[in-house]
Amino acid sequence: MENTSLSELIAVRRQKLEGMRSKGMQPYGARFATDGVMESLRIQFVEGKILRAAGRITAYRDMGKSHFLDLSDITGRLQIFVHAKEVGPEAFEGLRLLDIGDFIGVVGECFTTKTGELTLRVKAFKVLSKALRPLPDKWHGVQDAEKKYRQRYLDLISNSHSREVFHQRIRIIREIRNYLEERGFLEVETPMMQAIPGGAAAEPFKTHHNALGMDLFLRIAPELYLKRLLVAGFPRVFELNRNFRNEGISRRHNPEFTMLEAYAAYSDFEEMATLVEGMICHLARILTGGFVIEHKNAEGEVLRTINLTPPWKRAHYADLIRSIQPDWYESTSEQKRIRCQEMGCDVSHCREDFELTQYLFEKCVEEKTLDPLFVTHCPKELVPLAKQNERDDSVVDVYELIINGQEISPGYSELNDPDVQRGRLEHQSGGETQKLDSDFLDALEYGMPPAGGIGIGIDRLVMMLTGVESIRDVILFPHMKVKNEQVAK
RNA sequence: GGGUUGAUAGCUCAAUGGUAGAGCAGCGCCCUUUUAAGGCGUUGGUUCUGGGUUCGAGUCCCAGUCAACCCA
Repeated sequence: MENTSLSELIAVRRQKLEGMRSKGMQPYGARFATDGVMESLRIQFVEGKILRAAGRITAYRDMGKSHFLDLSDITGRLQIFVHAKEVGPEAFEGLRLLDIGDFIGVVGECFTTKTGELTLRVKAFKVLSKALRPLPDKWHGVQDAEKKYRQRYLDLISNSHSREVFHQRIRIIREIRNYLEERGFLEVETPMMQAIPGGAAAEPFKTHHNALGMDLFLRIAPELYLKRLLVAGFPRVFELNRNFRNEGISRRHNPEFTMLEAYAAYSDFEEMATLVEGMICHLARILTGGFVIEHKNAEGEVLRTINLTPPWKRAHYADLIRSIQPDWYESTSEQKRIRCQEMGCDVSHCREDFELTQYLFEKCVEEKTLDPLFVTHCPKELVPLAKQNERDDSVVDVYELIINGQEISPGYSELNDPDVQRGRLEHQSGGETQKLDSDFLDALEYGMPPAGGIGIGIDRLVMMLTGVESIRDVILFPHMKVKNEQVAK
């Protein structure tokens, strides 16, 4: 059973719908030529000019014989003015059938009100779509987090901050593509459904292909296919699209998330670090005009300030550890363990020294790093699939970019020795040959050029650049549990 | 997976264990430059679901659903 109050509101709107039909006003109109979206109409605005506009009514101010309405779309808002003298008595009567939420198209003359508001004096209007359900509160918008995510359209209609964040996300993604394409990277699309999900260590989603009678997995990373393209002769290649990981959901995790992976032949992790630095600085400039990002709370108070001004700091992993604990590497395992416990880390399950060191790193370096820091020369145990450093085989040629206490992007000098790669993947698969992508290993045996590779989690990058605290606020439709009562409505 | 908090009108929010209210939206009337328009009047409720305690539950207890936050 539906709520009586809501059904009454809907019934009133349905009566208006019938009223429109009996007056010969088609409530669900067809094509309506406009002179552009709201943002563009404001640019075209010239006193006395006739413009055509279409949008949703988001405010209605009835003054008796003159009515002021706001028409909105995702780009902005424009006020229209309807007066009986301009549209005639019959059409003016038809105004009574309009509600906040309806889409209308108007033809009107540009004028500025005495309060300075750009306005169209309506000569004629047409109903384009009657809204049967009432919109959220015009002032507060949708506040309930659950409703915002489940009914994102209501959030976007009523909350300007959400619109702004998603505009920024769109801009970020467009600029990443521009930035990479200008530097010779070709965008490709590789399989999202894979027989052997490789390229990362994560639990995949499983699905089934009926005609082939085989299980498939949603990809956890595009890496192994992009490397095949290096074998194929692509000098620079990238993919910017969805990955899927069958793991927990949190403020920082959505089961499907957007990942950038880019590979450059004949390059290495140091050059890739420079590329990423340049790219993120470019994005910051596009979004803010500068390199300083302020994260604010709901009250508008600045929570933290991130300074992205280049050049970014680069430091060896071991040097960072020594800067915290100068004699760390000289101390015994037991001493390390005690120091970690003193800092409040639960290290009971740690067996190896490098795990204890990593705890110290996360607690004292990563969590405390606000401005960008490239951590290089990580211990090989942490990144078993990376290329070892030529001079020091205890570390690998990898960077880990940290901003705002989080890993934003890893970069690699990619391993292109087919025998070493085969050995490591075989070790990783634990002898289960069905988990081994042998075609990828064959491809490497045909020869893959040395290459630099990067990955960037786009959702977290957008969070960092826009200052929102939850991944759900940068994904239009974040994953939510199904609510049974919704099905009935 | 564990802990904490929350769910009340279409929306935003109130309500000592004692008649569920306000603002906005809606409806009616007034108003020819308003912009959170204004004025007068008015409708609207399975208080998330299911149990329990009580003379009496939105409020207390138990279980569940969904969500947010913290931890793993």
